[in-house]
Amino acid sequence: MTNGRFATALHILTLLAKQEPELLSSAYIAGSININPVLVRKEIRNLQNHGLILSKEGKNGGSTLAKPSTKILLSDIYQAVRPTTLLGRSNTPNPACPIGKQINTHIESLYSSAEEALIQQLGSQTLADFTNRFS
Amino acid sequence: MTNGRFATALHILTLLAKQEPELLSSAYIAGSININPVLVRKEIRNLQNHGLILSKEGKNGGSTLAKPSTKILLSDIYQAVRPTTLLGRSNTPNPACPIGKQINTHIESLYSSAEEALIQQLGSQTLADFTNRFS
DNA sequence: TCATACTGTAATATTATTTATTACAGTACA
DNA sequence: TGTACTGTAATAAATAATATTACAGTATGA
Repeated sequence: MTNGRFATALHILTLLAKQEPELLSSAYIAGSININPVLVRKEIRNLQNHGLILSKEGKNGGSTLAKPSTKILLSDIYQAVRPTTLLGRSNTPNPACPIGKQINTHIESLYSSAEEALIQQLGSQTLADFTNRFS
Repeated sequence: MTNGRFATALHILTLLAKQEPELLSSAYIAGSININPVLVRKEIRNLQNHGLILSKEGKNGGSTLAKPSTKILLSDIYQAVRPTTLLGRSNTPNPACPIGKQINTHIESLYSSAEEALIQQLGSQTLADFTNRFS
C-alpha cells in the first residue's frame, strides 16, 4: 500500500489511548496528524466498524477507545486498514501462456502466507505496548 | 505498495527459471505478463543490479538467471523490489503535539520489525520451490 | 558491412490511486 | 435555539504507477 492509513489509524488510536477516557474530536486529531479532518472521520468510522473505537455525535462529542489498549493488538489495526494485497497488486497475465495462466493462483497463496507471518508478528504487540514507548 | 513490481519480478524470474538456460527477450516476457516491454526491461535491469539476472544485448540477446533457481530466495526478490515502506507511508505530524513529535520514530521501528518477519517468511522458500508448483 | 533483432534509457502521456476540500444534513448539549 | 460536534457525499487536486513513443547502442549473421 502506498497510502498512509496504517500510520493514520495507529496515530488516532495512540492519541485516544494516551488521553483516555477523554473524547477527542476529529479536528483535534487531524491537527496532531496534520491531515484533513474528513479523512480522520472516515478512518474513525472504519475503526468503529471494527470494534476498536466508540464515537459520540453532537456537541462535546468525539471518540474514545472501545476497549482497553492492552486488549488491542497491532494486528487488529492492520486488519482494519488491510489493503487488498500487502505485496502489491498482481498483473492480468496472458492466459495463452502456460505460466501466465497459472501464476496468479500461486502468487495469491504466496501472498497469504506472507501476510500471515506479518499478522503474527503484529499480533505479538498490543496498542498499550506501543503507546508505552512514548516518553 | 500498490504497484505490481513484486508480481512482475516474480513472473519474469519464473519464466527464466522454467526455460533455462534459454535467453528470453523482453518482448516475449512482456507478452506473457501482459504489460509494456519497457517496464519489463526496467525491472530486468533492476534484477540484474541485484545479481539475479544476466542479460545479453544485441541480436539474439535476452535474459537468463544469474544463478540456479534453488539459490534464489523469494526474500531476495522482495528485497530487489522493496518499497520504501511495506505498511504504507507515514504522515508528517504536527511537531507541536507531543505524540505527533515522536510517533514517526516509533512507527519506523515497528515497520522494520514487521518487515523483518515478512522477509524471514519469504526467505524460507526458493524460486525453485515456487516454480515447482506449476503443473 | 549492413540489415536485423535485440537491450537500455529518456521523455512524455495516460490512467489510477490517494488526499484535500467544500458543503451540508443530522445529533446532542447547554 | 445556537453551537459544536459527527457522518457522508461530491468534487478537486496532488501524487504515483503504467503505457507509449522514440531512438541510441550493441551483437549477430547473411
